Amino acid sequence: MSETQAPHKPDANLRSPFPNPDQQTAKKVAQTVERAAKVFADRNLRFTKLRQQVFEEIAATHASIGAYEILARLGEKGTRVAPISIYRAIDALLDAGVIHRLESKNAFFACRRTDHMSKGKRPIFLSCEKCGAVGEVDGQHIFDLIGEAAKSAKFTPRVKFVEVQGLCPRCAGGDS
Amino acid sequence: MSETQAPHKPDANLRSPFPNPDQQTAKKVAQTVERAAKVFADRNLRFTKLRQQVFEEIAATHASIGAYEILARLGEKGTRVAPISIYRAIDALLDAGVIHRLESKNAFFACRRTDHMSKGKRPIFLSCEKCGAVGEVDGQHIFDLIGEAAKSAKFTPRVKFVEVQGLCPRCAGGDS
DNA sequence: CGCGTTATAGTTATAATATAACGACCTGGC
DNA sequence: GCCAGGTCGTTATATTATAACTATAACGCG
Repeated sequence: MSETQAPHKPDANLRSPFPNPDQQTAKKVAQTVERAAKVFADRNLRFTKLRQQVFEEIAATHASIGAYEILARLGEKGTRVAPISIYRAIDALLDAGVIHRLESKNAFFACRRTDHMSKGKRPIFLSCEKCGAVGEVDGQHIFDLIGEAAKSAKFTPRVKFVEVQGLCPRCAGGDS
Repeated sequence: MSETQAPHKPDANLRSPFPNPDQQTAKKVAQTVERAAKVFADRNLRFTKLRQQVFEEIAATHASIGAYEILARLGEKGTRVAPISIYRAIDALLDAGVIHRLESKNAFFACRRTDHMSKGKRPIFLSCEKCGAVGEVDGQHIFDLIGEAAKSAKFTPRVKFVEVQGLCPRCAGGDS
């Protein structure tokens, strides 16, 4: 398991966690969907139509989105499914690591990074209180410290959450 | 794994975040309630009967407890209130800092520490997946690092959550 | 192909968590 | 007394999530 491949081209992991919203074009979404499809293929999982539809709705925004909002948006497009179906798709997408769950908002957002998808190792989530945008930054050293803090209390950590609410660069800058 | 048994005076902040359940006696709860009452008094807030009852239910367990579980337990004791009343009491207790909210479980637990109650500064929460017990450990340096990580992404942090799920000392040790 | 096995999705119903809106009452100060 | 603010009751509803069961799709295999 070596990451010997050191990419120099400006890929998704080098971009700002808070890109401009106008980057959120249909084309961008399609690219994100393709990457998700590849993750599913690589893991021998089925990227079914429903899962793709749900993922597309999540990927179509940088904000986090709730399950029932996904339900509503799919409904507007003619795909009417039950809540449980949305949740099942969400579970599959979470398992595959192509979306994350924002615990503090009971909502989901697309992972736009290609690293830190491994289990037991999660990035820090930054959630904008104004526009809802969610970004990720690496926090491996922080998670390591959290693990140490837990162990100092004789606690055996398994899953860790770090979520930050505040203002994203755009919302903090031009206050309207 | 012999923890040198702390023989000296058991101050609340020096005790393990995961004390024995048998410490959770009515007397202990009463002491915790008194401390909460003092916090309310110091801040010129009203520690009403309902707030006290809700707090007692939360303080009566080391596990986190949901709003509707509180509702049910109060109901068994003859106090029948609407969900909204529970939530209003919870809000007051959260504001006062005598309980915390566990985001990853939509549940609440009593704060047993006298420090780190200040706003914008929160401890790390350790939640046992087996018995539900929740402990707190100081994580100021970790929160500082999280703040730095956020700022490195041009993000202005306001509220931070760090929650760990895993096994508490008792559940990790004697698997029953 | 037909069959068994498993994963996925549909359907219905309900559980669990949380808040809105409005009125009553209580408490402190004038 | 009367107002102001905070608290609580009451009713209704919004939001998030899952249980239980049925039906269908996908896949491997003889």
